Amino acid sequence: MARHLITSAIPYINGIKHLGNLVGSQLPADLYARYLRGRGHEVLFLCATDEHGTPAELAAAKAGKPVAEYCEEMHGVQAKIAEGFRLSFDHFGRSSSPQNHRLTQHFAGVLAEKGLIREVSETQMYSPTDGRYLPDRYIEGTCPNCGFDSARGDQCDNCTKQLDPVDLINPHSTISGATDLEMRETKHLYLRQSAMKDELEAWIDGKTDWPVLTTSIAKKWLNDGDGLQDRGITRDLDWGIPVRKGEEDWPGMEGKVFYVWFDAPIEYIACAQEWVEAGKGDDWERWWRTDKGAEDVTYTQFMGKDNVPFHTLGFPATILGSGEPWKLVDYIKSFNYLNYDGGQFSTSRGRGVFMDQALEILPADYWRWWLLSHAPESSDSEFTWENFQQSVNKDLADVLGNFVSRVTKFCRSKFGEEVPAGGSYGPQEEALIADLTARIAAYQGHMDAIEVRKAAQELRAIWVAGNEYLQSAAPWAAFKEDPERAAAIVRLSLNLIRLYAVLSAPFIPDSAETMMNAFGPDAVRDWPAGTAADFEALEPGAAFTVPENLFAKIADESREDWQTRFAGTRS
RNA sequence: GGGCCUGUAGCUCAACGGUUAGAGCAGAGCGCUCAUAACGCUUUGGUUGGGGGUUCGAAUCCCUCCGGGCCUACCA
Repeated sequence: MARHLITSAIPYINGIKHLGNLVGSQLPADLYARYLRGRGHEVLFLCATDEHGTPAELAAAKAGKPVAEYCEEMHGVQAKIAEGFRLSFDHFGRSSSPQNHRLTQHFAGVLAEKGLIREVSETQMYSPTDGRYLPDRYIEGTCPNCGFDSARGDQCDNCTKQLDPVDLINPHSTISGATDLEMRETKHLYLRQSAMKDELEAWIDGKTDWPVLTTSIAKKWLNDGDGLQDRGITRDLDWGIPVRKGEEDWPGMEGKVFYVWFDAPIEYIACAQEWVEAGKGDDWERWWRTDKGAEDVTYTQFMGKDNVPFHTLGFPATILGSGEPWKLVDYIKSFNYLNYDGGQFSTSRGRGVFMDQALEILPADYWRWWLLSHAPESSDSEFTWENFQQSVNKDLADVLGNFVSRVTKFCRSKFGEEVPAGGSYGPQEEALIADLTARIAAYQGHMDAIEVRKAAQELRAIWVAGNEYLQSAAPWAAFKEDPERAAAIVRLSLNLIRLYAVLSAPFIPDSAETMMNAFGPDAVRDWPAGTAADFEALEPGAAFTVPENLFAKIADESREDWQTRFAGTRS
């Protein structure tokens, strides 16, 4: 039994996430966590909401609420939806927690002691009307290069020229439209990532088993242009973690907060503290401190590709730079994007299917299965309603659901609702068992390697094997001549259902539970050991109940209806 | 501009430089009747985006052209 720490990229607080966000981090992380728990490992699976930054303040203002209140409310909403998707976090924390405040300030203090933080004076656009400094992207004006009138402060969307906000002609705030912008001198802290470049590069070069997507993004940032750049870790905002040097004030930094990307990853650690505080565990250090038991922890992170730089460079710079014995990530699984019907999912434009809407129209397992079996691992992938309908109907309803249905109903009509005792397994059964034992080993191999699509494919093949067996063994024919023979076939088939429930649980937890429950609360739930015993765990004579059909098929009318309903943007 | 990823059957995807490029779905034919008209078997379908090169051998390596996507550091 090993110990696994798993974190999913923490979703931003300003609204409900779409299916693309879900499949890129939380869902595969949950799959892996459930699988490892199923295999008997000790798992700590953490996630949280990422609550700081300008967009949170703006979203709160739009909702007409104080930002703290808004975040608390949205945290509740996101937690509820996560539960709806059966995301099995051991704790779902908040980056605004007191624990994260303390820890973030602690890291800043230690990094300063090590000489890894420098102060930089710079000028930034301030908007008196908005009462805030404006990030470059919140300033628009006319591009001095091409004349485009909606060029943003960082880059012109029309001619792609990199800009500085001061270059813009007639600049204005995109928040209020105010034009009375002024340059103000302000002082900020920079993390000296450049000083750690060699150490970071050596560390990443050692990770030869990481996905190409992860290492190529990391190396690009390490070696692009002048190499790894120092990064500002403070902002002039009200909402965030006040800049402090550990427990002490930081002269000159009054009224400033840490940049959200500095404190967000630290929440992974703080979240474990919250987990203890919430009474769900009693020792967070054995997961996070290598001097206190975490040296034998395997730490895996899940995220979309947009998050990779911060997890391969920024956060490790914080951890390594501190010189303290914190657990460093062992494996970073990153994902490409899921597109929606020919375009991108977009939170800001409300395009695509959002997590709350998805749960309103279908149970979580339908989404989990489709999303995971089509996870964008090697390249961006695409969601279409036709593909979704086809996959779900075929894989879940026809292959798995119908297998459970035909076996349990046949048994009920011929032997009653108990596991038939007669006969014994013969050559056909032995062949099936050999085949499945090999397939289960392959399935485990893919899950261990976090090859999500391949694992889904193998699991499906395991389901199919049941139908093939049933067809060739034909218990309905055997029953007429040799009821004992039919009894043995049905007994094995019922055992397959129990086995499928165990194997499928990481992908489709609710349906797996329904399958398992058919055999009562005492049915063996252990992960298969790879022996013949896996196929005779059900006692002859044990009672079972015929479950309701596991999956209803998606009708063409429903699909067309959803297609229309989700064609535009979310109101 | 720079960098990275990607292009394989109608669709979604596989394939350490090594037999005849494979699966699932969709299509066609047959079989079965336990089951949600479900299941099983067989089968059609590819000049691996185009062109050139390296090699005994290329989907795979190199060059070039074409298409798609992402990143480029103050949205997160």
